[in-house]
Amino acid sequence: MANEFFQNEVLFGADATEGIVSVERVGDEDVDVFIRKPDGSIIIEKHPLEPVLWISGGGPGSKALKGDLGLNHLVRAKGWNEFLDIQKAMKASRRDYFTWNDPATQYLVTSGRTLFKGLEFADLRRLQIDIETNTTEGFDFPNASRDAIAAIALSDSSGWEEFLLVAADDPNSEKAVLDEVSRLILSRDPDVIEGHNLFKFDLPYLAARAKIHKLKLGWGRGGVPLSSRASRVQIAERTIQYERFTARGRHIVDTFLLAQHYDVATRELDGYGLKAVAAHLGVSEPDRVLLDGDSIAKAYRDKEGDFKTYALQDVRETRSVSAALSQSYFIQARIFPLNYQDVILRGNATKIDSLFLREYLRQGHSIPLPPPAESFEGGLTDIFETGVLPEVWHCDASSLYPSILLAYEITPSRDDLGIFSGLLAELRTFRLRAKGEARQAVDASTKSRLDALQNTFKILINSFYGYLGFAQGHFADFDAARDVAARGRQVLGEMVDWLRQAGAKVIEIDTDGVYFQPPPGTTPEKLNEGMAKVLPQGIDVDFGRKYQAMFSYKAKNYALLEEDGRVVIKGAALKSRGMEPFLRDYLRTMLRELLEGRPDSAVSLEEKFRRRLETRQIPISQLARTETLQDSPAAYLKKISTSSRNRSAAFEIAIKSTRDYSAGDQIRYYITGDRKKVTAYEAAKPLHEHDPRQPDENLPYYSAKLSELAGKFAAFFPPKDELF
DNA sequence: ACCTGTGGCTGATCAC
DNA sequence: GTGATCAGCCAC
Repeated sequence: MANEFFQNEVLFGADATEGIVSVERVGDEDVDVFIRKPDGSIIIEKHPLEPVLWISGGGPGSKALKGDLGLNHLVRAKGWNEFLDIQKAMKASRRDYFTWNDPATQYLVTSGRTLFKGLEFADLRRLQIDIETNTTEGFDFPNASRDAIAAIALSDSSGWEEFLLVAADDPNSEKAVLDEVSRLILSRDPDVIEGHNLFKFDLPYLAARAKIHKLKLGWGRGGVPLSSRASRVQIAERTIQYERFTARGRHIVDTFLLAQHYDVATRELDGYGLKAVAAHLGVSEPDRVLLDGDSIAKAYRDKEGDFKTYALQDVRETRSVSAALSQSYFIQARIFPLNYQDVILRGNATKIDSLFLREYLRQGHSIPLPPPAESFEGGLTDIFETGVLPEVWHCDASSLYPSILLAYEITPSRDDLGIFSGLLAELRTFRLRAKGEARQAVDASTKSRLDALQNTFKILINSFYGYLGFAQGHFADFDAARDVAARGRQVLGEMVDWLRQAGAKVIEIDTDGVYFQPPPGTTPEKLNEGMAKVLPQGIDVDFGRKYQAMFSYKAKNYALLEEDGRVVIKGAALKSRGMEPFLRDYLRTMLRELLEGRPDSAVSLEEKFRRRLETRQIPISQLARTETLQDSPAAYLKKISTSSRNRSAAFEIAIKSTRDYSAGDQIRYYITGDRKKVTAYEAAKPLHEHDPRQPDENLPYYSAKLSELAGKFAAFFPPKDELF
């Protein structure tokens, strides 16, 4: 790996110490820095912890900073308690200040160190864990106060595996297994503990079972017990509440959260379950054993080999999923002054902010307060043609916003030290170099490493524009964000104008890209050449893709028939996960018929689906909606009581359930009854309560939904008399 | 305690 | 019925 990637001090911090795997506060005045030596051993260095606070105006013990940005003095506390006292005093006097409440961040920012320098992802010791539970008959969900753990599977990145079965007839067995897990973690000594849905299921469950046995889960380095607190993480529009667990000197990584992060970028996952994610990433275990609730109970009773195989396959898949999804965070941990676990949980704009603050601190320069929030106009979106259109091309301005930032030298107005542009330009250079090296790489592991590197740079580059409009960013600048978006709209407008004068028919545009039908006899190269002449320097357009056909429906909603015959669907109106699966299925099939030029079969499709519905050939899971709770049920009830929102089916089910739901949880439900007009939140029933022997799904309701959906596309079908 | 942005479509509910 | 509003999901 080319080392020059890691030599930029603003990006990677000014201290090049290698091998740091974790930083933890110890006592009041120190941190333990866990360092992996080249021979694989771990040493612990003790370093003083002197947390810093930025304040405005001087005070006892404060040091003046250069420049005249708002927070112009620095206080350096002697230890954690003094730090907390100073914060309390600042709060009480209502003075402006800024700091981080995390000791690891404090140490890493002030020392210029970061984790994992000099290490490769393969050097990390990653341990996977998965618990299997056994739900008491007659109940729908396992309950930690009632149901014991059935088994625990463990594995690690060296290939080691262990399966611990809890004997159902021995009341001491579970306790012994929990003790054994703690002992194994201590002896395997992982840097990272990984699991799927660890935070929301395995760890709270383990903690609850341990409490029943009056046990401590000594999973931290040195056998320190796990600790936890309520927390939340924001992933795109979703807020996920979870119990945040911490193991001293280690990092806990939940592949369920990694999958959700991944899906924000790709929008390709149908669900976030381990099996679905592994299958999507192509890392499923061969001969996968699949067990549902009932067969788990049976396999457990029978002590069949299936149970062990199933659990071990779970941890192996967790290991593979994590290897596929966490490399970018591994690299980010070398950049940002955060523990690895926090790199995954924090948003990009916050992380970029930490780079600014680390460098301004190093140079002894004052920092601004975040500006008051303003709204601003974003990208240009429009649609000019609808319906099925053959022979469609696409072009987009590559990295439009970053290119605009660099081409027009747009920087946050208060960035006295010029960090923004320097970082951005450097990241782009690094990315191009990493991309080039990845292309030339011979062995697969080098290639995947360089790919992870260039992808990390890409993510960061794309976050710089967002940072300008991030109201909590110290260097945010709404005028700059406004300027970038306005220039983006102008570029897109110029692209459209030029394509039209060249004879193209423009179909749909969004932010940086155009779908269009080309004029006869041209090539992408010719178009590219012509367009380049009218666009500003530094803005490059990519005429990459051609499609056999496009179905243009509404802004941000369309379907494409690729040259290899695949159909790609975009937009919430055409493929929303909130839509009932059978309607998604209908749409997918119907769109293919339209795109492939068979509108008559598209028309008859509705009746086909209706027959299947009315003869109950569509399984209930295909009728059920899946919705994500954006609030906790308590927050929902509060909004209802102040009538600031309406009732909704998913929340009403969550409230009635015996299971505890929180924000970020998903609810699957279907509609019961026999009239097509029902109030959904009253007629909704959880999917798992459906009894196929007494089907109560509301067929008129679902039939009406099908008609309604099909009706929206009637305009794109040929008139009836043309069919016969 | 946590947080990148804006734009757009749809379904459900509710007040009128 | 109609329109306003909110929530949820998605494109970029």
